[in-house]
Amino acid sequence: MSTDRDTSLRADARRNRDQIVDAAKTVFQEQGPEVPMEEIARRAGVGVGTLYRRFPDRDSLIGAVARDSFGRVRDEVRAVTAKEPGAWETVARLLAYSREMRVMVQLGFSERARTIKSHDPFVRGIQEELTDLLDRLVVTAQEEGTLRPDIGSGDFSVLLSLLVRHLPAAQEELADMVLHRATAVILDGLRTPGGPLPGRALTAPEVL
Amino acid sequence: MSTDRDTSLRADARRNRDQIVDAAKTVFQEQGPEVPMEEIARRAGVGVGTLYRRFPDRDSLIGAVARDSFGRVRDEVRAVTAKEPGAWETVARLLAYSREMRVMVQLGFSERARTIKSHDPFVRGIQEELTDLLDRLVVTAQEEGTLRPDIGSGDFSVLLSLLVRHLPAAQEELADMVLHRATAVILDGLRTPGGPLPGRALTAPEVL
Amino acid sequence: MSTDRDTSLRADARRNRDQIVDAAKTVFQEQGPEVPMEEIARRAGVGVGTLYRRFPDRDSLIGAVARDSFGRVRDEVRAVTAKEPGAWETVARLLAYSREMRVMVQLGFSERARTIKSHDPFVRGIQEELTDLLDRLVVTAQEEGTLRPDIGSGDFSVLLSLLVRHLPAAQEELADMVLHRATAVILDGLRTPGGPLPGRALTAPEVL
Amino acid sequence: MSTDRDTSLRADARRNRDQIVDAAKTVFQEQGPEVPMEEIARRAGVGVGTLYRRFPDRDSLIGAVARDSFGRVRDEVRAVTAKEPGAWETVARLLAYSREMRVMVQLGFSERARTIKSHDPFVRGIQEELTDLLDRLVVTAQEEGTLRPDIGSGDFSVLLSLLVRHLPAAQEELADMVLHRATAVILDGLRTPGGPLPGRALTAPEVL
DNA sequence: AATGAATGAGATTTCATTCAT
DNA sequence: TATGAATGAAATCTCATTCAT
Repeated sequence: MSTDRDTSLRADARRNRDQIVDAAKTVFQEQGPEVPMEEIARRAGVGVGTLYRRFPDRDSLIGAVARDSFGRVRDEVRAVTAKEPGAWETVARLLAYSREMRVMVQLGFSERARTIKSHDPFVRGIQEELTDLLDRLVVTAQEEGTLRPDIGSGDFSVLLSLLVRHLPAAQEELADMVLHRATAVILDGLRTPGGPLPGRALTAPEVL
Repeated sequence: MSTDRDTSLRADARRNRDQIVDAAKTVFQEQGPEVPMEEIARRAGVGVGTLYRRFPDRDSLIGAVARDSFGRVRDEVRAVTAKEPGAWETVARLLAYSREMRVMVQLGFSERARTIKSHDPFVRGIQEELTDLLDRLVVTAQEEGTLRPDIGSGDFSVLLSLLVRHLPAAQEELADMVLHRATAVILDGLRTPGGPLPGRALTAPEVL
Repeated sequence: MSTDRDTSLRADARRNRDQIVDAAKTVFQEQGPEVPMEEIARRAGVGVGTLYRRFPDRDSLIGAVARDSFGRVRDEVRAVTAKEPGAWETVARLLAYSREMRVMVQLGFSERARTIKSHDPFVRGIQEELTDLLDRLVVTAQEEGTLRPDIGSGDFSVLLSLLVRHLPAAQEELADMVLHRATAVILDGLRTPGGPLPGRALTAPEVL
Repeated sequence: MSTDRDTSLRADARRNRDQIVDAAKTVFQEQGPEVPMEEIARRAGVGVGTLYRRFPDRDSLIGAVARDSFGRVRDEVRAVTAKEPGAWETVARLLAYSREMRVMVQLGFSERARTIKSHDPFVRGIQEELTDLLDRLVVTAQEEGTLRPDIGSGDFSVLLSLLVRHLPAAQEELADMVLHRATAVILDGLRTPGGPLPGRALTAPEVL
């Protein structure tokens, strides 16, 4: 199990806990981590008191969401690279379209969430593993010649993180097309060795 | 004059007003539009009372900032395309590195700011003009063969808006390199006709 | 049996009840009667649910503690005065050093507890008997010439109640010495007919 | 000026501040330092917001009350001992009947208030000076032969602190008589060299 | 006109009490 | 019956906005 769910909870309490984390993930993704706690509780279908029994304050809830999302992202990337070590496009699309990634990045916007994450050993551990996975992915893909040679895992991360944000779209129906097309352009930019990039290849730890 | 500054104000009142808008722009860019009003007032070096005399509520301040920033962006794009109608790279770099663009996009994150902007005729006017400028820019550049033919002004806007966001960078010194490299990759993706893009070319009004 | 323990309870339920009253006594003495119910339950080693099964609300728990403590104090004073009707010093030291007295007085600090006690017929009954015991003690001791003649059982109670409170002591080891010395000074003040006291002798019912 | 009032406040703000401290002093004395902030605000005739503008949290209000009360007590003791260095009875009565002392002692009941006071350099300074004043007072009085020789300034403090607490009194009219008589008995105990006291003379720093 | 003090509505958090397991 | 999870009312605290100086 990649997440820190406490399996010792009573069944109903456990269900509530999961609903709370899930609701929080949804609203964090939509509105960032400062949403009223009542809103989260309401969406989870519980009273505020219940929320506070599980998570003594907002920070601890943010931490739980971060651990859950990071864990899932790590698992997905692990699974793909285990099968095809150089499948950078698959990974890129996976992450660009992943709800869990969106939460991660959305949490990255708030100084508060960033602090919490950086103090959480579990999250840091996952981050390190992700860094390693991406490093290997980039190197392998460049050896295979599918990925331009002058970028590093850091550049790759940055470009992915861009796609994960709320993209503008006046009409809701277009949202997916907007995302898919932007993704495709960026993948094209990554594939072809274009004009020389300024500076030097960045590694993931330099940007995450 | 591109902005709606009231030239009938006394010189000192005018100075105050400008300081407030400037301070608001700065903190909006850093922390989004929900910063405490006192913080804005403090940074502007005035009392809250003065802020409220100029801007009866937060919405009106957000509106003023939006009008100011949009106006300046429009002016810059106008200036460049007047000289070289197909200079899409120049425009792209201009916007990617512009503080005013950053404010605009940061305001785009908040539902509240989006509503305000969409109800402001002045902003809508600028937006329409910007849309036209971008349309012409894209078409001209595609005729010149410097820009891939399968994108529209909407796709172009989306990709620019990505670059304008806070990019991740663990070390502050790297921030600029991160931005410049990401910009270069995206420009490469826009230049070369790569794999076929999914869907159809999007126009600016569809995404802004 | 001096207290109102329900002898019809099953053995384990009875043990629970006693543990709860004892835990409550301890924390009431330490922190007053507004401690969180969970804290009391935890110290008693039971769940809150069990606590509430025994005592439907906080008031009823306070009442039970009061009845228990008052009962024990009454029993002790009874025992001493039965043997030596004028042993005022013995009684004074007994009470000054008694945990049960401390609880009683601590409960006296809170308006809430005072109300509960004054509405509880059992406690009132004990109080009346205590009053009588003290009256007789004071009169006898004054006839024997060991207690100054110008004080009443009320003054006596007041001075005892002072000793029963948390005395200040920066170092914990000194706590006992602090208490013993203060007690001795007060007993000296009670023994010797010193300067004339202001007002008139007070009776116990006037102050309790 | 012995207290830390900020004389730079605007007149009305200053008046409000004083009213808040005064109201807090009153309710702290009556109910201890955990009274609802709204209650304090109401008694001071201001909104909660005003209270929080002056005192960002409860601790800071407790601190302000402590500084104010300690300062006044110190000033009074200073004044008396300056005129008559051995006037221990005057000082004792002064403190026993002083509202400021009552607040100080009431605050001493709460662990929280104790922590705050012990971290406040201003309060600590006053405490040290008070300690010195009492030391000298006790020594002088013992040289004059009016105070029993076997007590220290610590014992003296303890006995005074007892008098300062809420004394029991069923009828409110008797409260004063109760206090005056208890004070007189204790002063008698302090005057006459009675039976030998257990332990050794305690100094003020040992108990405060 | 500018200031910053006061207000009170809303958000966070705690805890007495009830109720499902 | 015992447990501890859920609830919601009450307390704490923040901040947008108004108003006295």
